[in-house]
Amino acid sequence: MPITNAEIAEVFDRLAALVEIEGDSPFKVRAYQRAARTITSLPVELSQMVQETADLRAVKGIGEQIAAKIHEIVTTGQMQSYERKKAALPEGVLTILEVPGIGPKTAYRIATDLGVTTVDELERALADGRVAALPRMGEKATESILQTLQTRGAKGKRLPVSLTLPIAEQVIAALRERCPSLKTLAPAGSLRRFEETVGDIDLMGTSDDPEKVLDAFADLPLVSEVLVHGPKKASVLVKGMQIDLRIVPEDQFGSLMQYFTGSREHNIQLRELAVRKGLSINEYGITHVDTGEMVAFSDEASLYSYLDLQYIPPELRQGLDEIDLARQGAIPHLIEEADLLGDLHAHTDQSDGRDPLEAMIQAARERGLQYIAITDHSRSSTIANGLNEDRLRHHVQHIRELDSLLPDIKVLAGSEVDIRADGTMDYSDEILADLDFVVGSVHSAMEQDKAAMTRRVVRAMENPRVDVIGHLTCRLLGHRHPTNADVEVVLQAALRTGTAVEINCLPHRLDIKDTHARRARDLGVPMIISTDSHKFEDYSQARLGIGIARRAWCEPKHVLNTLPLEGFLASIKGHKRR
DNA sequence: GCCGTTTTCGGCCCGACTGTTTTCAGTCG
Repeated sequence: MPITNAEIAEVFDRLAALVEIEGDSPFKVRAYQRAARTITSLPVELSQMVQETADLRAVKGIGEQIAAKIHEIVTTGQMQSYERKKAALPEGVLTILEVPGIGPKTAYRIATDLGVTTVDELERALADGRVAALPRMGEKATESILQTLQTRGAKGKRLPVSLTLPIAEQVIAALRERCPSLKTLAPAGSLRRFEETVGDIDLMGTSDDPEKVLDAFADLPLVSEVLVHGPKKASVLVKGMQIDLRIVPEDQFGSLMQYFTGSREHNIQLRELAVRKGLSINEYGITHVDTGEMVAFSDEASLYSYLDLQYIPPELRQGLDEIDLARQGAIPHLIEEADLLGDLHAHTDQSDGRDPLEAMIQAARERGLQYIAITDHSRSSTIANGLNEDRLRHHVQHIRELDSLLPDIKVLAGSEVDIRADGTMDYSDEILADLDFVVGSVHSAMEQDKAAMTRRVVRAMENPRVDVIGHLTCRLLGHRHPTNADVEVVLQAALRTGTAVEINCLPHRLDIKDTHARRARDLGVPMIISTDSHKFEDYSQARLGIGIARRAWCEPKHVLNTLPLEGFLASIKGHKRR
């Protein structure tokens, strides 16, 4: 099982911490941290690149030494320099470092001077005053760390973006009600970039009286704890989630928004670019270093324009090559929710959906969709009340009768058909041939090893009746790991067989994810954004799939269901070798 | 350790807040 990018990134992050504790050059620390962040957003697995002997140094932030370390960890499973450094430091340093409020310096002292190696021991050392006795530590500092530890645990939890959006919207509404002087108020940070999980919520606003707004914010009944409260920013806890609020005058809002939308790596690169132009960027504006004159920006587009850059949408601000491309005017016009003309994955009460067929169709019409596919589960999905052949035949007939009565929307009679453990489909080819649209999905035997799972999905794609693979990796955010399917091999097979790959919009799925979608886009694999609706409200989750597609640099042309009906049907029939 | 429409060497993003301090280190984003 090759090592994943996420695992390699983790090692570089920890290596950076070890180097920092050792007191080595802060720039070396930053280089490792930068490499870790870059690796996380890479669209290709490094193990794949090593296997193909691709030049890792083509990636920004990866030079000779880091490339060699990556090669080492991919081929041997270990990084000697990291293991050596880890062994040379007292046990537990890295564990203690995970605790919010404790940095490398403090972690080192706690591990060395106090011999603390676990979080439990740390709690005792905090409580009995041993930590407070260390230099530059005191009563208040230790109490604050202890409290965070007890209320939020050792590691900051990240929540799916779909769960944090409502919290953000609730806080915005509450603060607006209490603060009529508040003008703009909007989320920034990872939430605005549509990262799949969010660690904290950043809210940005404008007001002529920032301090009054911040006071009101800290006093909101929703707030369980105030973490920091200064004249320009405040941080609080709401439902266990940290929310930061910054307020500036209206004419500086563009700068504030840009600064706190990030990503961190994107901003660093942008500020480096500014430095080369004799400029300095902060959250209030752009300063000419020689004259000290500061220019303020009320909107982000004019800020990017001032740096001779095309506007970069938040979803693309990942610190990869977006700034270079913006300089060349090569930022594409990304797909938007309004571009979606159809939805190709929806369930009714015939299987595990809540609403009857009529309600699902009516809601789709109200959203202005031109076509939908009704795709209830197949017979093997007994838990999901899957349809046997008889029920399917009646269901299809019912769908076609309704469809014939509706001039303004096309309803395709389809099915979400189980891909069985051996890669065969859960209905016969004859039955599949009678359907207008077939989603092939894995719902069972998810623990298969890599070879078996990959072969299974590829075999399904080789079936000429399968139009799209649903939720390819089967992950459930926070609950189930992705299957062992080799995504690269599967995408290559999708290209070869002309099978589309779904971007599933269910909040806990978001499957395929952004980096996979980027790879599919680069390879030319057709994608379909589907909500997998189980009740009519679920159609609105399309915005989450759009977020993934935008982070993958998708334009409308990369997504089949942006095509009008005729074009869409021609496309899925034309793509597939039948 | 990385990188170059100033550079293959000499730079490397910017600020808020806190607590422990008499001027700032540490942490965070």
